[in-house]
Amino acid sequence: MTATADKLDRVSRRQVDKFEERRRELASAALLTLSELGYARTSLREIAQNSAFSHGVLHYYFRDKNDLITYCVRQYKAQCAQRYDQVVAESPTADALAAGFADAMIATLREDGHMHRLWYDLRSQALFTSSFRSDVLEIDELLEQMIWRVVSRYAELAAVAEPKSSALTYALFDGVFQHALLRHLAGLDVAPTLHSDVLCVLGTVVPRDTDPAVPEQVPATTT
Amino acid sequence: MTATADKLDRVSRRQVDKFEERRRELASAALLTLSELGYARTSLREIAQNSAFSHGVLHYYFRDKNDLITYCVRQYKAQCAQRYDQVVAESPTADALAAGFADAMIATLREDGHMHRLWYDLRSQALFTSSFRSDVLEIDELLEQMIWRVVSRYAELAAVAEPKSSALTYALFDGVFQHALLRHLAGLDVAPTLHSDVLCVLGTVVPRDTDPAVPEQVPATTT
DNA sequence: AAGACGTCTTGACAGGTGTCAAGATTTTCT
DNA sequence: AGAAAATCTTGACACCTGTCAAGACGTCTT
Repeated sequence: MTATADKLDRVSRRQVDKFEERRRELASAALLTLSELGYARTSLREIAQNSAFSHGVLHYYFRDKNDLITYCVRQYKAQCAQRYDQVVAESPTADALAAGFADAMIATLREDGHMHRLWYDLRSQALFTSSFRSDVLEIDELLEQMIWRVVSRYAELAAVAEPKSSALTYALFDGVFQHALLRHLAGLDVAPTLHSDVLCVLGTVVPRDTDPAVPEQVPATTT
Repeated sequence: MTATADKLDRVSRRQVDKFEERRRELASAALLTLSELGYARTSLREIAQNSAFSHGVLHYYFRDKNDLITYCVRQYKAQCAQRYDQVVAESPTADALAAGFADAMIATLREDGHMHRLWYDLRSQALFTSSFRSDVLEIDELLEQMIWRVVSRYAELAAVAEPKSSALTYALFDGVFQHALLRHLAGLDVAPTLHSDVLCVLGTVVPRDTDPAVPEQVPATTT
């Protein structure tokens, strides 16, 4: 009986894989549509139109619209929290890390601005719909850890004690990025401001008072 | 002819006043519904049901749904930017201002959390719908000025030079508040954290290095 | 008092939505 | 190859949406 069991297992495993693969494919199409139209204006038919299938197939792979969107959020989670790790790994000095971090944020703004506005949209939905909250809080935690990896490595390179709480640090950078994203999408050139803002926040979040050569704070254009 | 003109003017003025008054009334009902359901789930019929009128009247006072929501956003704007001015006026010392500011933020979280989640929702919509952007950016500017009044007054009381840019300062506090709001609505008790976070950010945004009596909050624990 | 005007309700419309079931099509297994 | 199962399409359903027009109601002017 083990032979039959193995075969059945192989078969069902393969089917599950294919099933999961198509789920991912459809979720990708859904994420594309959502990031283009926003949560409020995205319908299942529109999602299907951005895929290779017709609208009925969505209910073959997902129970609900809620099920689909929750799956999308989780898929988004898996891909979004690994953006700055390369910068962390490749920066030899604290200053290089700071500059690389600021540049990476600007690149995120330009290249993944649409995905990030979707993230902010979904996080706003979580303020109303409790069913989204746990997933959103999970993603928030991942992003928080991602920022923390940057900041704590920065403190390590600068040979300074670790900074404030991880949650507060994340909230600060998140506020700065969100501010920049809105103005970027409005057509403004926010790259220089965002760059200096990131350096400034980084400088205050982990103060480098142990270095006697640095007299003042990071120079920022004062209005 | 001036008599008739005056009378007509009086009459039309009164009618305009009544017209505007009802618009405000309906916009209030709409704001209530929006803050309860969120932008994506709010319909005109639901708005009317939260008012004393039927759904048809909305198109008597507003051209569009967009027109209504834009009017709502502007009405929200008028009321939201005057919250912390009392704290600014009544705080004699820098420390009192800081504590009052933190307390006021907690009070805002508790009492006006629903309105603020609507604000974040609408600001997210502005990331997708360009027609909302100008109004949202205007409100953002008002809130920025509100925060700036607090922070610059704090610097004045502490006899320290003015801090970083107004825009960056606002982005930081906004990030902190948004972070707290999500967790507050998720059922967590964020009041102590928010309080200490606000003090911490205030302390780093306007550094009080001239005062030798105040110890720094940064612990020297090395991991 | 009577008509004019502002205000509000009702009911309909065209279109869009999520959902589902029946069947066509493709893939897989024996 | 033929049966069985998985997959996909089509079309329908009930409901909801924004919008508008026709008319009812009330208020004010003359």
